[in-house]
Amino acid sequence: MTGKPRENCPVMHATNAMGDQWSILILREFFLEGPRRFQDLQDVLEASPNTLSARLKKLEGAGILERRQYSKNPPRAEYHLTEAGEALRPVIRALHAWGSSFAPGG
Amino acid sequence: MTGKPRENCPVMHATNAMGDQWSILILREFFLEGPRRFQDLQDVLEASPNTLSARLKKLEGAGILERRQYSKNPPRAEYHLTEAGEALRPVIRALHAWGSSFAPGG
DNA sequence: CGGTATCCTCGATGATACTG
DNA sequence: CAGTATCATCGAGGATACCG
Repeated sequence: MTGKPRENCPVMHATNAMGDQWSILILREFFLEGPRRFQDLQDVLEASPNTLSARLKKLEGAGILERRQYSKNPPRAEYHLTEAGEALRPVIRALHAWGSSFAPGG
Repeated sequence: MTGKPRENCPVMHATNAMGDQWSILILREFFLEGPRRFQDLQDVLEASPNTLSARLKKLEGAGILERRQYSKNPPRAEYHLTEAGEALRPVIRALHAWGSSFAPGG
């Protein structure tokens, strides 16, 4: 106790899970394209593999993404939005709407 | 050109402006409480003054907050949401809803 | 009160090479 | 293809002192 006044705020749970530069952009790909593979994300986002790996693991740990492995050789894995992940759609939509209205030159 | 495939995405404008741990939490205070002073934010968020100062300047530079100085001695300044800032309310609301539904133990 | 100045630490990210 | 390993950089953030 005697911690930060808003330490149990629901908004903070969200920022803890996605409060970095990449997570939101990663999630955007899932909402646009559906289940994605590692290479898909790397191609479109141009994040280095270790960075991408770290973000995916964190999102997986937060229960937002789920990794499914379909074969080991050749390796094939897909990441899917969980129920909690799907529930983030309104967040992305709201961010997109805001970015469209108030972008530089928008 | 030949940059990142989604470099002009509206979502990225949003993450560039608020893609850190504090910005969202700062904005939350404005939606909850209205115009805020430096000390108000420091008390409730418990961010160090230099960090808070940096975040406020960045949000101001992004056109989300506006600083109004009412007196110089004693100093009194207030930060207000701009129109672009007010337009972020749906984002915070969506994050809050998500955090409430999918919080650990929620 | 509303910050700025310093110094410090750590995580986020990038570049590159490598592996099963 | 789907990552891991390694090394380096840079900004975010914290602690503290200080200033007008």
